Amino acid sequence: MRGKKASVCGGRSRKQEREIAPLIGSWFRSGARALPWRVLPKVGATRRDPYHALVAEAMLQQTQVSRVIEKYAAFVARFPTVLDLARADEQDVLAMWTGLGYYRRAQHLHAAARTIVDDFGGCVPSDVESLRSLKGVGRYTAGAIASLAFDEPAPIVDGNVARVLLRVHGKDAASDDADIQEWLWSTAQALAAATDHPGDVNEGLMELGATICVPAPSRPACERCPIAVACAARASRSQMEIPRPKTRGARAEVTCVALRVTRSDGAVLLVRRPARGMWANMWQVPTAEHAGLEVDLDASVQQLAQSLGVHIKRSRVAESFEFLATHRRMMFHVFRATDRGSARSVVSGPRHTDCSEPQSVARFVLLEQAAELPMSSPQRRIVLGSEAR
DNA sequence: AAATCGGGGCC
DNA sequence: GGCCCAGATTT
Repeated sequence: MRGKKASVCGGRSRKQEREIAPLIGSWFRSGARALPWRVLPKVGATRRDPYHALVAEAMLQQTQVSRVIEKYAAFVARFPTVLDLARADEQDVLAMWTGLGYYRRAQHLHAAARTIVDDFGGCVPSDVESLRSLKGVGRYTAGAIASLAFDEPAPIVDGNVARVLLRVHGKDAASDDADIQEWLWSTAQALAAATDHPGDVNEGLMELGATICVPAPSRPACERCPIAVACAARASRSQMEIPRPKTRGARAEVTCVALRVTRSDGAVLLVRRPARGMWANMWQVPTAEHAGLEVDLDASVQQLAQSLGVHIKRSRVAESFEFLATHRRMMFHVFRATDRGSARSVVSGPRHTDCSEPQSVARFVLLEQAAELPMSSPQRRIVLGSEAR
């Protein structure tokens, strides 16, 4: 049953894909945004540098273009070639990722660079299968690099493409549905096969989704859309209902008790998080995490101080703020203390705290050096102040 | 199939 | 206050 349905839809969509592919391609060439990763490597080049495409695609996963713009140029300047990235220290790669979130992407990109150097002679592969063998490169990213950097007729489906295609075909569905996903990929495949310029069509699809066919509750600018004539959602005025919103679970509530210990020279006591889980391998002030919001802050900070060898006479919350992530709501309560030598035992040698503690080794770090360490956004705020980025 | 993994912008 | 974003990997 599903096979028959798929073949019927596939036949119909291929015809429509032949109609809209050239419209999207020429629309994209006629005036797309000038984004840093769209700059061609040299005069006369027609395709982008594959390494730059790899970096950009890794950064752009689940991340808005405006946020990547702030980080992309500095990352490429720090690691100009795939060899530079392969040879870099992971802490430096992570540090350049600070603020972007999903930090595992940075570790995967780093590993991918090493694979490219070790197994592919330092050249980013052009075929989807080889690309997918790289860490952090899935179906979308492989298709994006193959098509955008090498003009291979490979399909891509991201949030933008899914929204555009579902609207054009008037499909009132949630884009994370498994059957819909397969339909999207086969439609995107037909689109890439229906043109001599798959790179422009694919990037045009995303550009369309990002600038014209925007998600609700924003209103799509159908009057400026190059494929409005072929759009079923526009015909039935159902743009705002497509795609159906995804269902998300409630955020887990977490209380974080952070202790910022300052030495007389201004250095701050930092610990590194474990290699697994959230903010893996990143630095922070000693912080205790508790499930829920009803936590005895005083008891928590006293225990934290004791585990560090820091004596606190009287504890008082210096600052509290909320940090929201997709699936967590974290309340940070920051305590401050001044070290008068009692924590020196912490400095003299690595000291491992209990396994249940969210951190391992503690050491004092001058603020100037701390600014170079990989830190999560809330911890960067605690260590460097809310102005620091 | 569901959970995990950030963070900010927008309405 | 909810939803989204140039997704991939693990369980």
